[in-house]
Amino acid sequence: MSFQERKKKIVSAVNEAGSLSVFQLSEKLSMSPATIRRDLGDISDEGLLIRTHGGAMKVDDPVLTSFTGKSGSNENNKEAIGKLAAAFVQDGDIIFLDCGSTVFKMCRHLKNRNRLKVITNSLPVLAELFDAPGISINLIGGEFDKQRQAVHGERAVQHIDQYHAQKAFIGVDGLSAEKGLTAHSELEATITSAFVRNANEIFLLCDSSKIGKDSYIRFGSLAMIHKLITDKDLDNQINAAFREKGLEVVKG
Amino acid sequence: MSFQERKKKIVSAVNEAGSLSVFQLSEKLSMSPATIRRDLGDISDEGLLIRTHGGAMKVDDPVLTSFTGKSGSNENNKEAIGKLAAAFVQDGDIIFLDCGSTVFKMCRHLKNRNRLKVITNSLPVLAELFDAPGISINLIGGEFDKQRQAVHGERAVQHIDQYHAQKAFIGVDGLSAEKGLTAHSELEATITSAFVRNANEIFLLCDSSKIGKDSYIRFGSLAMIHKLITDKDLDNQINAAFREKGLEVVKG
DNA sequence: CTAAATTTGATCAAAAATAATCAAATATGA
DNA sequence: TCATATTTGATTATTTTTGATCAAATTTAG
Repeated sequence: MSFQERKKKIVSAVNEAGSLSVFQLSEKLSMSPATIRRDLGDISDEGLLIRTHGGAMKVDDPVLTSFTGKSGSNENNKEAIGKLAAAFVQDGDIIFLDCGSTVFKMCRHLKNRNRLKVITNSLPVLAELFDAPGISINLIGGEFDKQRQAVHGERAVQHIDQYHAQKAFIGVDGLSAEKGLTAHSELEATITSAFVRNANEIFLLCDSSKIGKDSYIRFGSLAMIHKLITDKDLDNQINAAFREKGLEVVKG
Repeated sequence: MSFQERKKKIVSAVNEAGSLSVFQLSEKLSMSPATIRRDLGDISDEGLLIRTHGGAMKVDDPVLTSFTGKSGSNENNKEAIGKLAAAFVQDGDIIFLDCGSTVFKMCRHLKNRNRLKVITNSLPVLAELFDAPGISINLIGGEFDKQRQAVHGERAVQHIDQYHAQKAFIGVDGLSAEKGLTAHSELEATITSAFVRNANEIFLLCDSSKIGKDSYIRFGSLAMIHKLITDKDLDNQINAAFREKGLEVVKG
Protein backbone atom coordinates (compact mmCIF):
# COMPACT_ATOMS: atom_id res chain seq x y z
CA MET A 1 0.00 0.00 0.00
CA SER A 2 1.49 3.29 -1.08
CA PHE A 3 1.62 6.47 0.91
CA GLN A 4 -0.99 8.08 -1.30
CA GLU A 5 -3.44 5.27 -0.57
CA ARG A 6 -2.73 5.36 3.12
CA LYS A 7 -3.00 9.10 3.20
CA LYS A 8 -6.53 8.99 1.85
CA LYS A 9 -7.51 6.25 4.27
CA ILE A 10 -5.95 8.02 7.21
CA VAL A 11 -7.60 11.32 6.41
CA SER A 12 -11.02 9.79 5.96
CA ALA A 13 -10.69 7.56 9.02
CA VAL A 14 -9.68 10.49 11.18
CA ASN A 15 -12.40 12.68 9.76
CA GLU A 16 -14.96 10.01 10.48
CA ALA A 17 -13.81 9.25 14.00
CA GLY A 18 -12.97 12.82 14.94
CA SER A 19 -9.68 11.68 16.36
CA LEU A 20 -7.59 8.53 16.35
CA SER A 21 -4.41 7.43 18.06
CA VAL A 22 -1.28 6.34 16.26
CA PHE A 23 -1.92 2.81 17.50
CA GLN A 24 -5.51 2.71 16.34
CA LEU A 25 -4.38 3.79 12.89
CA SER A 26 -1.45 1.43 12.99
CA GLU A 27 -3.80 -1.46 13.65
CA LYS A 28 -6.48 -0.37 11.23
CA LEU A 29 -4.02 -0.10 8.33
CA SER A 30 -1.65 -2.87 9.41
CA MET A 31 1.31 -0.55 9.38
CA SER A 32 3.93 0.08 12.00
CA PRO A 33 3.50 3.03 14.35
CA ALA A 34 6.69 4.53 12.91
CA THR A 35 5.17 4.67 9.47
CA ILE A 36 1.92 6.08 10.75
CA ARG A 37 3.84 8.81 12.51
CA ARG A 38 5.70 9.70 9.38
CA ASP A 39 2.45 9.78 7.45
CA LEU A 40 0.71 11.90 10.04
CA GLY A 41 3.59 14.34 9.94
CA ASP A 42 3.35 14.70 6.20
CA ILE A 43 -0.41 14.94 6.18
CA SER A 44 -0.57 17.54 8.91
CA ASP A 45 2.04 19.55 7.02
CA GLU A 46 -0.53 19.80 4.30
CA GLY A 47 -3.11 20.90 6.80
CA LEU A 48 -5.48 18.02 6.16
CA LEU A 49 -5.56 17.05 9.81
CA ILE A 50 -4.15 18.19 13.12
CA ARG A 51 -1.35 16.27 14.71
CA THR A 52 -1.70 15.65 18.44
CA HIS A 53 0.48 13.87 20.91
CA GLY A 54 -0.43 10.26 20.44
CA GLY A 55 -2.44 10.63 17.29
CA ALA A 56 -4.34 13.08 15.15
CA MET A 57 -7.69 14.80 15.02
CA LYS A 58 -9.71 16.15 12.20
CA VAL A 59 -9.41 19.77 11.27
CA ASP A 60 -12.65 21.60 11.52
CA ASP A 61 -12.42 24.93 9.84
CA PRO A 62 -15.67 26.56 10.76
CA VAL A 63 -14.00 29.78 9.88
CA LEU A 64 -12.62 31.74 7.04
CA THR A 65 -13.67 29.36 4.36
CA SER A 66 -14.81 32.32 2.32
CA PHE A 67 -11.28 33.61 2.01
CA THR A 68 -9.29 30.45 1.74
CA GLY A 69 -7.60 30.11 -1.58
CA LYS A 70 -9.34 28.41 -4.39
CA SER A 71 -7.56 25.31 -5.43
CA GLY A 72 -6.79 25.09 -9.08
CA SER A 73 -4.42 23.39 -11.42
CA ASN A 74 -1.11 21.83 -10.57
CA GLU A 75 -2.18 21.54 -6.96
CA ASN A 76 0.52 19.13 -5.87
CA ASN A 77 3.35 20.99 -7.50
CA LYS A 78 2.19 24.27 -6.02
CA GLU A 79 2.00 22.64 -2.65
CA ALA A 80 5.58 21.42 -3.00
CA ILE A 81 6.79 24.82 -4.14
CA GLY A 82 5.11 26.46 -1.17
CA LYS A 83 6.87 24.14 1.19
CA LEU A 84 10.23 24.75 -0.44
CA ALA A 85 9.76 28.49 -0.36
CA ALA A 86 8.75 28.50 3.28
CA ALA A 87 12.12 27.01 4.15
CA PHE A 88 13.73 30.30 3.17
CA VAL A 89 11.80 32.18 5.83
CA GLN A 90 13.43 32.49 9.23
CA ASP A 91 12.24 33.60 12.61
CA GLY A 92 12.42 37.36 12.86
CA ASP A 93 12.14 37.99 9.13
CA ILE A 94 10.15 40.78 7.54
CA ILE A 95 8.63 39.51 4.31
CA PHE A 96 6.33 40.60 1.51
CA LEU A 97 3.80 38.03 0.39
CA ASP A 98 2.16 38.56 -2.97
CA CYS A 99 -1.34 37.41 -3.77
CA GLY A 100 -1.55 34.30 -5.88
CA SER A 101 -2.22 30.67 -5.20
CA THR A 102 1.35 29.44 -5.07
CA VAL A 103 2.44 32.05 -2.58
CA PHE A 104 -0.67 31.24 -0.60
CA LYS A 105 0.49 27.64 -0.31
CA MET A 106 3.53 28.84 1.60
CA CYS A 107 1.45 30.15 4.43
CA ARG A 108 0.52 26.90 6.04
CA HIS A 109 4.21 26.15 6.43
CA LEU A 110 4.90 29.50 8.06
CA LYS A 111 2.43 29.26 10.90
CA ASN A 112 4.90 28.24 13.56
CA ARG A 113 7.49 30.91 12.86
CA ASN A 114 8.25 33.42 15.57
CA ARG A 115 8.60 37.17 15.36
CA LEU A 116 7.67 37.01 11.71
CA LYS A 117 6.32 40.15 10.10
CA VAL A 118 4.23 39.64 7.00
CA ILE A 119 3.27 42.49 4.71
CA THR A 120 0.62 41.42 2.25
CA ASN A 121 -2.22 42.54 0.04
CA SER A 122 -3.81 39.10 -0.03
CA LEU A 123 -6.87 38.31 2.04
CA PRO A 124 -6.40 34.54 1.81
CA VAL A 125 -2.91 35.01 3.25
CA LEU A 126 -4.34 37.11 6.04
CA ALA A 127 -7.05 34.54 6.74
CA GLU A 128 -4.50 31.76 6.90
CA LEU A 129 -1.99 33.53 9.12
CA PHE A 130 -3.91 35.94 11.29
CA ASP A 131 -4.27 33.54 14.21
CA ALA A 132 -0.66 32.39 14.25
CA PRO A 133 0.76 33.62 17.54
CA GLY A 134 4.27 34.33 16.26
CA ILE A 135 3.22 36.32 13.22
CA SER A 136 2.16 39.91 12.93
CA ILE A 137 0.56 41.11 9.76
CA ASN A 138 0.64 44.43 8.02
CA LEU A 139 -2.23 44.63 5.61
CA ILE A 140 -1.76 46.74 2.53
CA GLY A 141 -4.57 49.24 2.07
CA GLY A 142 -6.38 50.29 -1.08
CA GLU A 143 -9.11 49.17 -3.42
CA PHE A 144 -10.30 45.67 -2.75
CA ASP A 145 -10.46 43.50 -5.84
CA LYS A 146 -13.11 40.85 -5.34
CA GLN A 147 -11.86 38.72 -8.20
CA ARG A 148 -8.43 38.28 -6.72
CA GLN A 149 -9.46 38.71 -3.11
CA ALA A 150 -6.63 41.14 -2.73
CA VAL A 151 -5.96 44.84 -2.47
CA HIS A 152 -4.69 46.70 -5.52
CA GLY A 153 -4.31 50.13 -7.02
CA GLU A 154 -2.36 53.33 -6.66
CA ARG A 155 -2.95 53.57 -2.94
CA ALA A 156 -1.66 50.05 -2.37
CA VAL A 157 1.53 50.82 -4.26
CA GLN A 158 2.07 53.91 -2.13
CA HIS A 159 1.59 51.78 0.94
CA ILE A 160 4.20 49.25 -0.15
CA ASP A 161 6.67 51.99 -1.02
CA GLN A 162 6.65 53.07 2.60
CA TYR A 163 8.00 49.72 3.74
CA HIS A 164 11.11 47.67 3.25
CA ALA A 165 11.40 43.91 3.65
CA GLN A 166 14.26 41.48 3.65
CA LYS A 167 12.52 39.05 1.37
CA ALA A 168 9.70 39.18 -1.13
CA PHE A 169 7.82 36.11 -2.33
CA ILE A 170 6.05 36.81 -5.57
CA GLY A 171 4.15 35.06 -8.33
CA VAL A 172 3.76 35.71 -12.03
CA ASP A 173 1.50 34.55 -14.83
CA GLY A 174 4.31 33.76 -17.25
CA LEU A 175 8.05 33.39 -17.17
CA SER A 176 10.61 32.82 -19.89
CA ALA A 177 14.29 33.39 -20.43
CA GLU A 178 13.48 35.68 -23.35
CA LYS A 179 10.67 37.88 -22.09
CA GLY A 180 11.28 37.69 -18.37
CA LEU A 181 8.32 38.21 -16.03
CA THR A 182 4.86 38.68 -17.46
CA ALA A 183 1.39 39.15 -16.03
CA HIS A 184 -2.11 39.36 -17.40
CA SER A 185 -3.24 42.21 -15.25
CA GLU A 186 -1.82 45.69 -14.97
CA LEU A 187 -2.97 45.79 -11.36
CA GLU A 188 -1.01 42.73 -10.41
CA ALA A 189 2.07 43.82 -12.30
CA THR A 190 2.31 47.16 -10.53
CA ILE A 191 1.90 45.56 -7.12
CA THR A 192 4.50 42.92 -7.82
CA SER A 193 6.91 45.57 -9.11
CA ALA A 194 6.44 47.49 -5.90
CA PHE A 195 7.31 44.41 -3.84
CA VAL A 196 10.40 43.82 -5.93
CA ARG A 197 11.82 47.32 -5.57
CA ASN A 198 11.34 47.37 -1.81
CA ALA A 199 12.90 44.06 -0.83
CA ASN A 200 16.49 42.85 -0.61
CA GLU A 201 15.95 39.35 -1.85
CA ILE A 202 13.33 38.31 -4.38
CA PHE A 203 11.93 34.78 -4.51
CA LEU A 204 9.80 33.97 -7.51
CA LEU A 205 7.39 31.09 -6.99
CA CYS A 206 6.31 29.67 -10.29
CA ASP A 207 5.12 26.21 -11.20
CA SER A 208 6.45 24.60 -14.35
CA SER A 209 3.19 25.02 -16.26
CA LYS A 210 3.78 28.78 -16.43
CA ILE A 211 7.41 28.58 -17.40
CA GLY A 212 8.26 29.06 -21.04
CA LYS A 213 4.94 30.80 -21.56
CA ASP A 214 4.41 34.53 -21.75
CA SER A 215 1.46 36.59 -20.68
CA TYR A 216 0.87 39.96 -22.25
CA ILE A 217 2.28 42.52 -19.84
CA ARG A 218 6.03 42.46 -19.49
CA PHE A 219 6.99 43.99 -16.21
CA GLY A 220 10.38 42.67 -15.20
CA SER A 221 13.53 40.89 -16.22
CA LEU A 222 15.10 37.75 -14.83
CA ALA A 223 17.84 39.89 -13.31
CA MET A 224 15.36 41.14 -10.72
CA ILE A 225 14.96 37.69 -9.27
CA HIS A 226 17.39 36.10 -6.85
CA LYS A 227 15.82 32.67 -6.60
CA LEU A 228 13.29 30.89 -8.75
CA ILE A 229 11.43 28.24 -6.83
CA THR A 230 9.68 25.75 -9.05
CA ASP A 231 8.68 22.10 -9.23
CA LYS A 232 10.23 18.85 -10.33
CA ASP A 233 8.59 18.95 -13.75
CA LEU A 234 10.63 21.88 -15.00
CA ASP A 235 12.16 21.13 -18.35
CA ASN A 236 15.90 20.58 -18.08
CA GLN A 237 16.75 22.69 -21.10
CA ILE A 238 14.81 25.63 -19.75
CA ASN A 239 16.40 25.10 -16.38
CA ALA A 240 19.83 25.25 -18.01
CA ALA A 241 18.87 28.41 -19.88
CA PHE A 242 17.85 30.09 -16.64
CA ARG A 243 21.03 29.09 -14.89
CA GLU A 244 23.05 30.38 -17.79
CA LYS A 245 21.40 33.76 -17.27
CA GLY A 246 22.61 33.69 -13.68
CA LEU A 247 19.29 32.79 -12.07
CA GLU A 248 19.44 30.44 -9.14
CA VAL A 249 16.84 27.72 -9.58
CA VAL A 250 15.42 25.72 -6.69
CA LYS A 251 13.69 22.66 -8.06
CA GLY A 252 11.36 20.50 -5.99
CA MET B 1 -6.62 12.08 25.17
CA SER B 2 -4.40 14.81 23.83
CA PHE B 3 -4.38 18.43 24.83
CA GLN B 4 -5.90 19.46 21.52
CA GLU B 5 -8.90 17.23 22.06
CA ARG B 6 -9.31 18.27 25.66
CA LYS B 7 -9.04 21.88 24.67
CA LYS B 8 -12.00 21.57 22.36
CA LYS B 9 -14.02 19.75 24.99
CA ILE B 10 -13.13 22.22 27.69
CA VAL B 11 -13.97 25.23 25.57
CA SER B 12 -17.31 23.86 24.50
CA ALA B 13 -18.18 22.62 27.99
CA VAL B 14 -17.38 25.98 29.50
CA ASN B 15 -19.23 27.84 26.79
CA GLU B 16 -22.27 25.69 27.33
CA ALA B 17 -22.29 25.89 31.10
CA GLY B 18 -21.20 29.51 31.30
CA SER B 19 -18.63 28.62 33.89
CA LEU B 20 -17.13 25.47 35.38
CA SER B 21 -14.77 24.71 38.24
CA VAL B 22 -11.45 22.97 37.87
CA PHE B 23 -12.89 19.99 39.69
CA GLN B 24 -15.99 19.76 37.56
CA LEU B 25 -13.80 19.72 34.48
CA SER B 26 -11.36 17.34 36.10
CA GLU B 27 -14.18 14.90 36.73
CA LYS B 28 -15.91 15.38 33.42
CA LEU B 29 -12.74 14.65 31.47
CA SER B 30 -11.16 12.18 33.89
CA MET B 31 -8.03 14.21 34.21
CA SER B 32 -6.18 15.44 37.25
CA PRO B 33 -6.81 18.96 38.47
CA ALA B 34 -3.18 19.81 37.76
CA THR B 35 -3.65 19.01 34.11
CA ILE B 36 -6.88 20.93 33.92
CA ARG B 37 -5.17 23.96 35.40
CA ARG B 38 -2.40 23.78 32.87
CA ASP B 39 -4.96 23.46 30.10
CA LEU B 40 -7.01 26.36 31.37
CA GLY B 41 -3.88 28.47 31.51
CA ASP B 42 -3.03 27.68 27.92
CA ILE B 43 -6.56 28.14 26.68
CA SER B 44 -7.07 31.44 28.43
CA ASP B 45 -3.77 32.61 26.95
CA GLU B 46 -5.42 32.19 23.60
CA GLY B 47 -8.39 34.18 24.79
CA LEU B 48 -10.90 31.41 24.23
CA LEU B 49 -12.10 31.58 27.81
CA ILE B 50 -11.50 33.57 30.97
CA ARG B 51 -9.61 32.05 33.84
CA THR B 52 -11.20 32.55 37.26
CA HIS B 53 -10.18 31.44 40.72
CA GLY B 54 -11.21 27.87 40.91
CA GLY B 55 -12.20 27.44 37.30
CA ALA B 56 -13.04 29.26 34.11
CA MET B 57 -15.91 31.10 32.51
CA LYS B 58 -16.80 31.72 28.93
CA VAL B 59 -15.65 34.86 27.23
CA ASP B 60 -18.51 37.20 26.42
CA ASP B 61 -17.07 38.44 23.18
CA PRO B 62 -15.52 35.36 21.64
CA VAL B 63 -12.32 36.58 20.12
CA LEU B 64 -12.13 34.27 17.23
CA THR B 65 -15.63 34.16 15.92
CA SER B 66 -14.22 34.14 12.41
CA PHE B 67 -14.55 37.03 10.07
CA THR B 68 -18.28 36.73 9.85
CA GLY B 69 -18.27 37.33 13.60
CA LYS B 70 -21.43 36.56 15.40
CA SER B 71 -21.62 38.84 18.35
CA GLY B 72 -22.61 38.37 21.92
CA SER B 73 -24.70 40.53 24.19
CA ASN B 74 -27.69 42.64 23.27
CA GLU B 75 -27.94 40.81 19.99
CA ASN B 76 -31.47 41.88 19.15
CA ASN B 77 -30.97 45.52 19.96
CA LYS B 78 -27.79 45.67 17.93
CA GLU B 79 -29.56 44.04 15.06
CA ALA B 80 -32.30 46.67 15.22
CA ILE B 81 -29.79 49.50 15.41
CA GLY B 82 -27.98 48.15 12.39
CA LYS B 83 -31.18 48.12 10.39
CA LEU B 84 -32.05 51.66 11.43
CA ALA B 85 -28.60 52.93 10.56
CA ALA B 86 -28.59 51.27 7.16
CA ALA B 87 -31.64 53.33 6.23
CA PHE B 88 -29.45 56.43 6.22
CA VAL B 89 -27.26 55.05 3.47
CA GLN B 90 -28.26 55.88 -0.09
CA ASP B 91 -27.17 54.62 -3.46
CA GLY B 92 -24.02 56.42 -4.58
CA ASP B 93 -22.85 57.27 -1.07
CA ILE B 94 -19.27 57.15 0.10
CA ILE B 95 -19.20 55.95 3.69
CA PHE B 96 -16.77 55.07 6.46
CA LEU B 97 -17.59 51.94 8.44
CA ASP B 98 -15.89 51.47 11.79
CA CYS B 99 -15.05 48.11 13.25
CA GLY B 100 -17.36 46.95 16.02
CA SER B 101 -20.24 44.58 16.26
CA THR B 102 -23.04 47.08 15.94
CA VAL B 103 -21.68 48.68 12.82
CA PHE B 104 -21.14 45.19 11.46
CA LYS B 105 -24.85 44.51 11.84
CA MET B 106 -25.55 47.28 9.34
CA CYS B 107 -23.81 45.44 6.56
CA ARG B 108 -26.44 42.84 5.99
CA HIS B 109 -28.87 45.63 5.18
CA LEU B 110 -26.52 47.37 2.77
CA LYS B 111 -25.89 44.52 0.40
CA ASN B 112 -28.34 45.61 -2.26
CA ARG B 113 -27.22 49.23 -2.51
CA ASN B 114 -25.79 50.44 -5.80
CA ARG B 115 -22.67 52.48 -6.49
CA LEU B 116 -21.88 52.39 -2.80
CA LYS B 117 -18.31 53.00 -1.76
CA VAL B 118 -17.32 51.63 1.62
CA ILE B 119 -14.08 52.59 3.33
CA THR B 120 -13.40 50.36 6.30
CA ASN B 121 -10.75 48.89 8.57
CA SER B 122 -12.93 45.96 9.61
CA LEU B 123 -12.39 42.51 8.18
CA PRO B 124 -15.86 41.26 9.18
CA VAL B 125 -17.33 44.16 7.23
CA LEU B 126 -15.20 43.28 4.24
CA ALA B 127 -16.16 39.63 4.50
CA GLU B 128 -19.84 40.53 4.60
CA LEU B 129 -19.83 43.02 1.74
CA PHE B 130 -17.08 42.02 -0.66
CA ASP B 131 -19.32 39.96 -2.90
CA ALA B 132 -22.10 42.52 -3.16
CA PRO B 133 -22.15 43.62 -6.81
CA GLY B 134 -23.13 47.24 -6.17
CA ILE B 135 -20.50 47.91 -3.53
CA SER B 136 -16.84 48.69 -3.91
CA ILE B 137 -14.61 48.53 -0.89
CA ASN B 138 -11.56 50.49 0.04
CA LEU B 139 -9.67 48.61 2.69
CA ILE B 140 -7.66 50.65 5.16
CA GLY B 141 -4.08 49.45 5.43
CA GLY B 142 -1.89 49.06 8.49
CA GLU B 143 -1.22 46.70 11.34
CA PHE B 144 -3.76 43.92 11.62
CA ASP B 145 -5.13 43.45 15.12
CA LYS B 146 -6.19 39.87 15.53
CA GLN B 147 -8.28 40.54 18.59
CA ARG B 148 -10.51 43.02 16.84
CA GLN B 149 -10.08 41.57 13.41
CA ALA B 150 -9.43 45.02 12.12
CA VAL B 151 -6.61 47.24 10.98
CA HIS B 152 -5.23 49.83 13.34
CA GLY B 153 -2.26 52.04 13.98
CA GLU B 154 -0.50 55.10 12.66
CA ARG B 155 -0.49 53.89 9.08
CA ALA B 156 -4.23 53.29 9.15
CA VAL B 157 -4.87 56.81 10.36
CA GLN B 158 -2.74 58.23 7.56
CA HIS B 159 -4.74 56.17 5.12
CA ILE B 160 -8.05 57.47 6.38
CA ASP B 161 -6.79 61.06 6.31
CA GLN B 162 -6.32 60.75 2.56
CA TYR B 163 -10.01 60.16 2.03
CA HIS B 164 -13.23 62.01 2.57
CA ALA B 165 -16.65 60.48 2.99
CA GLN B 166 -20.14 61.86 3.19
CA LYS B 167 -21.09 59.72 6.15
CA ALA B 168 -19.26 57.87 8.90
CA PHE B 169 -20.83 55.11 10.96
CA ILE B 170 -18.93 54.60 14.17
CA GLY B 171 -19.14 52.75 17.47
CA VAL B 172 -17.90 53.50 20.95
CA ASP B 173 -17.42 51.62 24.20
CA GLY B 174 -19.09 54.20 26.37
CA LEU B 175 -21.26 57.28 25.91
CA SER B 176 -22.58 59.83 28.36
CA ALA B 177 -23.80 63.42 28.28
CA GLU B 178 -21.02 64.38 30.69
CA LYS B 179 -17.94 62.65 29.30
CA GLY B 180 -18.93 62.29 25.69
CA LEU B 181 -17.38 59.45 23.70
CA THR B 182 -15.11 56.98 25.43
CA ALA B 183 -13.25 53.86 24.34
CA HIS B 184 -11.19 51.22 26.07
CA SER B 185 -8.49 51.10 23.50
CA GLU B 186 -6.25 53.86 22.29
CA LEU B 187 -6.08 52.15 18.92
CA GLU B 188 -9.79 52.24 18.43
CA ALA B 189 -10.10 55.80 19.63
CA THR B 190 -7.57 57.15 17.13
CA ILE B 191 -9.19 55.32 14.25
CA THR B 192 -12.64 56.52 15.17
CA SER B 193 -11.36 60.09 15.53
CA ALA B 194 -9.90 59.88 12.03
CA PHE B 195 -13.24 58.78 10.63
CA VAL B 196 -14.97 61.62 12.39
CA ARG B 197 -12.70 64.38 11.10
CA ASN B 198 -12.92 63.17 7.51
CA ALA B 199 -16.67 62.81 7.11
CA ASN B 200 -19.47 65.30 6.72
CA GLU B 201 -22.06 63.52 8.78
CA ILE B 202 -21.34 61.31 11.78
CA PHE B 203 -23.67 58.54 12.86
CA LEU B 204 -22.93 56.98 16.21
CA LEU B 205 -24.32 53.48 16.67
CA CYS B 206 -24.56 52.61 20.31
CA ASP B 207 -26.86 50.23 22.14
CA SER B 208 -28.43 51.33 25.39
CA SER B 209 -26.21 49.11 27.54
CA LYS B 210 -23.24 51.34 26.77
CA ILE B 211 -25.05 54.61 27.31
CA GLY B 212 -24.53 56.36 30.62
CA LYS B 213 -21.36 54.35 31.09
CA ASP B 214 -17.86 55.63 30.52
CA SER B 215 -14.82 53.76 29.39
CA TYR B 216 -11.42 55.12 30.22
CA ILE B 217 -10.26 57.00 27.14
CA ARG B 218 -12.17 60.15 26.34
CA PHE B 219 -11.76 60.95 22.72
CA GLY B 220 -14.65 63.06 21.60
CA SER B 221 -17.57 65.22 22.59
CA LEU B 222 -21.23 64.87 21.77
CA ALA B 223 -20.92 67.88 19.48
CA MET B 224 -19.00 65.77 17.00
CA ILE B 225 -21.97 63.51 16.45
CA HIS B 226 -24.85 64.36 14.17
CA LYS B 227 -27.10 61.41 14.90
CA LEU B 228 -27.10 58.88 17.69
CA ILE B 229 -28.74 55.64 16.67
CA THR B 230 -29.73 53.50 19.60
CA ASP B 231 -32.37 51.02 20.77
CA LYS B 232 -35.78 51.12 22.38
CA ASP B 233 -34.37 50.50 25.87
CA LEU B 234 -32.67 53.89 26.14
CA ASP B 235 -33.56 55.62 29.38
CA ASN B 236 -35.88 58.57 28.77
CA GLN B 237 -34.05 60.93 31.07
CA ILE B 238 -30.76 60.26 29.33
CA ASN B 239 -32.50 60.67 26.01
CA ALA B 240 -33.78 64.05 27.10
CA ALA B 241 -30.33 65.07 28.31
CA PHE B 242 -28.86 64.23 24.92
CA ARG B 243 -31.52 66.13 23.04
CA GLU B 244 -30.98 69.11 25.29
CA LYS B 245 -27.34 69.10 24.22
CA GLY B 246 -28.47 69.31 20.63
CA LEU B 247 -27.90 65.67 19.72
CA GLU B 248 -30.40 64.09 17.39
CA VAL B 249 -31.42 60.71 18.77
CA VAL B 250 -32.88 57.96 16.62
CA LYS B 251 -34.49 55.40 18.86
CA GLY B 252 -35.53 51.94 17.67
C1' DC C 1 -8.23 43.03 60.15
C1' DT C 2 -6.61 38.36 61.04
C1' DA C 3 -6.71 33.50 60.48
C1' DA C 4 -8.24 29.46 58.09
C1' DA C 5 -9.25 27.36 53.87
C1' DT C 6 -8.72 27.08 49.16
C1' DT C 7 -6.40 27.68 44.88
C1' DT C 8 -2.47 28.19 42.44
C1' DG C 9 2.09 27.84 40.09
C1' DA C 10 6.49 25.66 40.32
C1' DT C 11 9.14 21.68 40.50
C1' DC C 12 9.98 16.88 39.91
C1' DA C 13 9.89 12.05 38.51
C1' DA C 14 7.49 8.58 35.90
C1' DA C 15 5.26 7.35 31.77
C1' DA C 16 4.20 8.00 27.05
C1' DA C 17 5.22 9.52 22.53
C1' DT C 18 8.34 11.15 19.32
C1' DA C 19 12.29 12.05 16.13
C1' DA C 20 16.47 10.28 14.56
C1' DT C 21 19.15 6.61 12.99
C1' DC C 22 20.02 2.50 10.65
C1' DA C 23 19.39 -1.85 8.23
C1' DA C 24 16.27 -4.62 5.59
C1' DA C 25 12.81 -4.76 2.07
C1' DT C 26 10.82 -2.98 -1.92
C1' DA C 27 10.50 -0.36 -6.00
C1' DT C 28 12.73 2.09 -9.95
C1' DG C 29 15.39 2.62 -13.91
C1' DA C 30 19.19 2.12 -16.91
C1' DT D 1 20.05 -7.91 -14.96
C1' DC D 2 22.30 -4.99 -11.59
C1' DA D 3 22.79 -0.72 -9.29
C1' DT D 4 20.36 2.95 -7.15
C1' DA D 5 16.81 5.16 -4.72
C1' DT D 6 12.87 4.94 -1.83
C1' DT D 7 10.13 3.10 1.74
C1' DT D 8 9.49 0.61 5.83
C1' DG D 9 10.12 -1.15 10.59
C1' DA D 10 13.05 -1.66 14.67
C1' DT D 11 16.05 0.50 18.08
C1' DT D 12 17.39 4.20 20.88
C1' DA D 13 17.88 8.79 22.79
C1' DT D 14 15.17 12.78 23.40
C1' DT D 15 11.13 15.33 24.16
C1' DT D 16 6.52 15.92 25.82
C1' DT D 17 2.94 15.09 28.89
C1' DT D 18 1.13 14.01 33.18
C1' DG D 19 0.08 13.70 38.15
C1' DA D 20 1.94 14.49 42.79
C1' DT D 21 3.92 17.50 46.18
C1' DC D 22 4.48 21.84 48.44
C1' DA D 23 5.23 26.75 49.29
C1' DA D 24 3.10 31.04 48.04
C1' DA D 25 -0.87 33.63 46.87
C1' DT D 26 -5.70 34.50 47.05
C1' DT D 27 -10.21 34.18 48.80
C1' DT D 28 -13.42 33.50 52.51
C1' DA D 29 -14.98 33.52 57.20
C1' DG D 30 -14.91 35.15 61.69
